Order: sequence, then C-alpha cells, then structure tokens
Amino acid sequence: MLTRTTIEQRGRGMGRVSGVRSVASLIEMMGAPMNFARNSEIYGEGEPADYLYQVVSGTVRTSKILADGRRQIGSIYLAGDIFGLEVDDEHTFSAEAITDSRVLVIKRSALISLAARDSEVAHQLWTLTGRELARVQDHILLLVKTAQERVVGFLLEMAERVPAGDMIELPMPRQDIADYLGLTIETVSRTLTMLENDGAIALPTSRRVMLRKRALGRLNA
Amino acid sequence: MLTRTTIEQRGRGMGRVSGVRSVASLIEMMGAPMNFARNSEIYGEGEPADYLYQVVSGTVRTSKILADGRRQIGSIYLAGDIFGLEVDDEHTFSAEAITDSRVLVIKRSALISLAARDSEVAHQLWTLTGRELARVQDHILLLVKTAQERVVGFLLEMAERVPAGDMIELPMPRQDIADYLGLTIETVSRTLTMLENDGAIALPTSRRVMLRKRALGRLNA
DNA sequence: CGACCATTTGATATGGATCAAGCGATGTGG
DNA sequence: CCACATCGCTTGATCCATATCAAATGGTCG
Repeated sequence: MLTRTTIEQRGRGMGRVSGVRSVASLIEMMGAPMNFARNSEIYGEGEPADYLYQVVSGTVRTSKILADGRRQIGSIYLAGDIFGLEVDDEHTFSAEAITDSRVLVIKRSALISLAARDSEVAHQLWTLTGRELARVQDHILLLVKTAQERVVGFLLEMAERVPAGDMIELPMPRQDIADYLGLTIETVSRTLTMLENDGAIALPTSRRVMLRKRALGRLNA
Repeated sequence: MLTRTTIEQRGRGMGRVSGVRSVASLIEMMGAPMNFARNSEIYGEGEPADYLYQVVSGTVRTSKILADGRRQIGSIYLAGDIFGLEVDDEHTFSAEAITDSRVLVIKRSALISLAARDSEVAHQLWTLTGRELARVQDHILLLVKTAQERVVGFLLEMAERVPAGDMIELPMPRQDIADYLGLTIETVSRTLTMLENDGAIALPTSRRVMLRKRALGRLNA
C-alpha cells in the first residue's frame, strides 16, 4: 500500500497543467502507481471517495455484500478503465483486485477543483459517470434474462472489452462471473458446458474461451 | 404534443439568465409544459436526446423491450424528478407516462452550452447523472433478491419517495411494478397478499398500501 | 345492468438453487 | 520425483421459488 504522502506529492501542481484535459491522460501523467494483490481491497463500501483509479494491468471488481451473505458484483474493470469516481463523497460499493493488479491513483478533489475552472474537465467527469450509468443499465438488462442469456451476454461483453479476436481469456474465476450475473457457480459452469456442447463456444481450458459469435448472437435473445 | 417551435421560444435567452444555477430551477423558470396521456410515449429508445424533462404531476417510467417481448422498466419518476438527461446524444431507454402526466421540457443543448460557461451548472448536470447512477445501482441490488424482498424493497422505496406517512398510494398498476422488479404480475399480487396476511401491510384497495415499517424492515433482508 | 380491465387466486410446470460427490490442475513436503 | 493436499471447476440428484396457464373476482364506466 502506497502512503498518502506519495500520492499527494504526485498529485500536486495539477493547477499548472495546461492543455491536457482528458481525465485519462491526467491520471496517466500524474497518477501514483499502486499494486494490489489478488482479492485485496482497494477501497471499502462507505469509505470517503478521495481518489480516482485507472487500471493499468489486472482486473478489478466492485461489489457489495447483501444481508444474507451473498455478494453482488456491480462492475468489472479491465486495463485502461477508470473506476472509483463518485459524485457523492462516499464509495457506494467496495472495490477489490480480482487478479494481481496495478492501478494509477489520483486525488478526486484535485480533479473536481480543476473541473470548476476547466469546463472541458468538467465535461469529462460527467461523461465518465454517464458511461458508468450506461454500463449499469446494460447490467440490469442482463440480470432479468435466463441463465443462458446472461452467460452469453457476459461472454460477448468480455469479447468486446478485452482486445482480442474470438479467443478470449476470462479475467476472473467462476465465482466472480456468478456473482456478476446473479447466478451460482454451478449454473455458470453447466451453462458453459452446454454452450460448448451446442458448438457455440470451445473451452480449451476453464479460463480460455473460443467464441463462435455467429452462434452466440443467435442465443443472445 | 407541443410543437418544437413553442419549446424553442421558451428555451431562448437562457444565456441572459444570471444567478440561477440549479437545473431544477432553470427548468421551472423556462421549461415548456407538456401533457401526456396515460401510456403515451414521451420519447423513444434511440431517439435524439434533445430535451430534458421534469415531472410536474403524474408518474413516468423508462423502459426497454427485450428480444422475447418482455419489458424491463429502468426507472420510475415522480413529481419533482428530472429525467431524460443523457450524456450521449441518444436516449437509451424509452419514456412513457404511467398515469396522465404533466412535465416541463427544456432544451438539453441550452443546458450543455450553459454548463460550458457556468461551472455550477456543469456540476449540477454531473450530480443529476450521479444520482441516476446511484438509483440504478440500488435497482440492481433489488433484482438479485427474492420476490418478497423485491416487493418489500419497492414499497419502502416508494414510501421514501412519495411524501406521505405510512399510507401510500401506488402510482402504477401491478404490471408496471412487475416489470420494474423483474417479476410477473401474479407473483407481485401473491406477494402482496402474503405480506398482508403476515400483517406487514394492509391493502384497503389495490392501489393503497398501509405500511407497517417495523415489520417490513425485518423482511427486507 | 353489463362489458371491460385490473387484480387475485388456483393448479401445475420448470429453471435454477442447493446439496453432494468427483475430477483435474497446481503446488508442497518428504 | 512422487504422494498428497488444496483449490477451482464440473457433474449429478433433488428441491423449491417463481413462471405459466387458467379461471374467478372485483371495480369502473357506459
């Protein structure tokens, strides 16, 4: 865990930055790198949302534990994705590294005060939140479908997001897929074997999936 | 349906407005009133998102039809709520009036250009999108629970949002509740009668619900 | 009163959860 | 280098919550 001091040092002086207005490039220029081991917490639910994060490598999830102990995964972030941005001052979900991950961290207050002066930055913050909203809305649509449709939807989403061809490497174990889709690991597993039997995918290893998009598209009601 | 001309006329001159920076009050001052009959469309999925809306009276839903014909309701808007704000240029859901409704309409482009000059307005737009995000995230948590928990969650949400005591008037028929919760009307109906039998609610009419919050809270895992 | 629509109630079917066991890869200690 | 423990995944058997199909009831408006 990086110390607060280090982050402040790197975050300092943002007011002087000029001509750079993409939040992503601000993070890339001034973010402090931090490493998180598999399953370690990046921030907790209810904690003050003091930082904004960008995934450099690895995979991150946000999640919430329900009263009955079940866990719901809200979002999944892959390399390049920005997460942890809140409009309120508190994180509404917690965030954990799914695999060993490297992220860049930048102070939220610095961005917000920059946004007050620079309308381009303000627009970017808005856009980031809007993208998040769009993803969550898509997620809702997934959650009301059948198990097969959820799994197919998940695979197609991953195929879009990991820059690869038809062979994708799942960035997470079955349990995380299940908690993202609101299913059990057994159902996820069975559904994948079913898809394999139907020739819609191939599973050379449990983490590698060969997608036959034509067939999947047909199953993706 | 109000003509475009009328809306443009009222929307004109926003640049001259000064000292008023809440989006809600901008809409109230300059919005054009429109009326929509029960079940009529306010805007369609995929249409350009040229306007922003505020409910004056009535109830509005946003929805999407899934490939199999089922309908998912994304959000519900009551008097005072702002809806239709998009970061992209297109509406991702359609919006319909659940009951006869009156809404105020304002041009999105006017707000966006105002936001470019006025950081307070920019911050407001961001906040509105952030609130929407928070609601959708809560909605996701509802959708992975049992039928009883979903219905209880819905009732408690309504109790918070309609300014009333323990007796609330449901602003929508069973079918809309079902489509919001990802259930069938039969399950919603049965669950309500069950809650009544358990003494957690009373149902003097199908639209009026007397909430015994103590009991409901206990059921709301 | 009668027609229509929303809601409730009933009977049955089924998709996914649960409980349980087996399997295959990875890693560790002897 | 092999035996064994561990962990993630798959497969199997059964159960149960909710969907589906069907009919009855109730409330509203002409």
